[in-house]
Amino acid sequence: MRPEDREQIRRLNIFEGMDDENFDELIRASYLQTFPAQMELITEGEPADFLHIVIEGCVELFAQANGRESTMAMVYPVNSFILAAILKDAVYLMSARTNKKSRVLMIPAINVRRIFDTDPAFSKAMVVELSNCYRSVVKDHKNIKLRTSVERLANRLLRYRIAQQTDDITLPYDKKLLASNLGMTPENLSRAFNTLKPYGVRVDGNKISITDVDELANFAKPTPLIDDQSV
Amino acid sequence: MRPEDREQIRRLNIFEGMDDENFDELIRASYLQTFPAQMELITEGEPADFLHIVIEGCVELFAQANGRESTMAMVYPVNSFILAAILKDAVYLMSARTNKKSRVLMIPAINVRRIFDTDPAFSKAMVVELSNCYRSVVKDHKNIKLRTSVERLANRLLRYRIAQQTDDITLPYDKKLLASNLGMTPENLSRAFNTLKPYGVRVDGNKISITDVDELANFAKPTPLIDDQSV
DNA sequence: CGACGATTTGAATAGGATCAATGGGAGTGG
DNA sequence: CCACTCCCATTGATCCTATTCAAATCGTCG
Repeated sequence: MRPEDREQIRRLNIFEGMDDENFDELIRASYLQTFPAQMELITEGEPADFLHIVIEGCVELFAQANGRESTMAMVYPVNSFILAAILKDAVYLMSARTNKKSRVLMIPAINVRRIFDTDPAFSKAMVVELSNCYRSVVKDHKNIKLRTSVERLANRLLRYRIAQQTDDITLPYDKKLLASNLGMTPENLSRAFNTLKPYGVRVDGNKISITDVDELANFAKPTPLIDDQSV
Repeated sequence: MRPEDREQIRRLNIFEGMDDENFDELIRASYLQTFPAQMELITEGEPADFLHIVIEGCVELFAQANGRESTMAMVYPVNSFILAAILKDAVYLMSARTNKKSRVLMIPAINVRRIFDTDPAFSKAMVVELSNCYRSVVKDHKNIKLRTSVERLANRLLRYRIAQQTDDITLPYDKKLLASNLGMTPENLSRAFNTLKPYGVRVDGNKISITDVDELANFAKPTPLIDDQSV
């Protein structure tokens, strides 16, 4: 790893407060690599050999069974994925592929576990990360068990509106992926957008305009216990 | 807490390897309480004040939104629930109620966090616990996104068959709860059982007999990445 | 330009939910 | 012990949601 990369990595929240020696040991056998879009990084069922941390770009977590496939989550900088598998020394439960060109830091699992046992600041950061991941899946799970697909879409649009601070939203990735992420087919997503038209949702490609937030929110009935990513 | 209770608790896996002093501090302000069935222990949205550990009995985690309610998980001895909320000092994302008469150990959140920072054996145990919880939700989420309701039921029956080591299964709780846990209505569960009849599933109240495992497994197509609780 | 994939729309179907009605135990009180 | 009640479970009918299959359109990229 190049020295300037090392410095950039060192400043990440996850490594804040770590002992320098421990950081060096952690990083020593690591790779910081740039992958093109649509590259499969890990495959479910395989043993967890590296902790992956997305530094730039965007990574899709997905799972397969019975010939079906579904997007489980999208990972943005600076977050890790599959931390639990690393800590438990178990197999991956999900696969991961880059959604766009991405820089990913890969730390050998064995180093992660050793430094986890050694460095309190690092283990604390890992636990916070793991807790966030846990709560994120729980929210996804609630979302899908308690709402219809149109409600999920409506709430997702409201989330994007907050994140992007504008009523004219740009979808962060293509509709096929969004559909899978929301637990529906692309065809159904298309129809869901139409269903939301009366509530003030205009669609033009990947540009969505919300013309009446109150109407939409009244329909969507968002709750922080599902929709706030920071809770 | 009574001395004999303290001894029983001390022997639990979660507290193994802990420093005695730390254990005492952890337990000092804790409660070991027996609750009747159907008692709501925590409510989603409220601040996480106690870590709960099920010692005996069974606790249901559930969530509500929009007037709907769904069972998220069942917690059996000896497991904790809502650990992530405690570690993050955040609000509960799920509610919990006893399903049957249960003994629950309640440790003040502040103690958990302090000893977590102090005692490596304890923090390690908490992280293993948290990792297990995470992977458990991921499996539930895959289950619901990748399978139909009949497939979920079939795989659940196969799981019970392994756990109970017999082809004559006893459902661990009533069908209404099972239905919600599997993400369907009671009516639909009833029909799902009928759908599985040709695959060798006989139903008599809460007794289920599997007369042809191969048939059922061939239909269910179980995978360890969803169905093995230990993976 | 031509090929390919993404998106949309239509039609038909399947999967599940809802509503209504009935049967069946378990528990309660007389 | 029996009648009564309540809730769980099942079944039928119907409705709604969502998927599947097919076809058309659109845009991008080589």
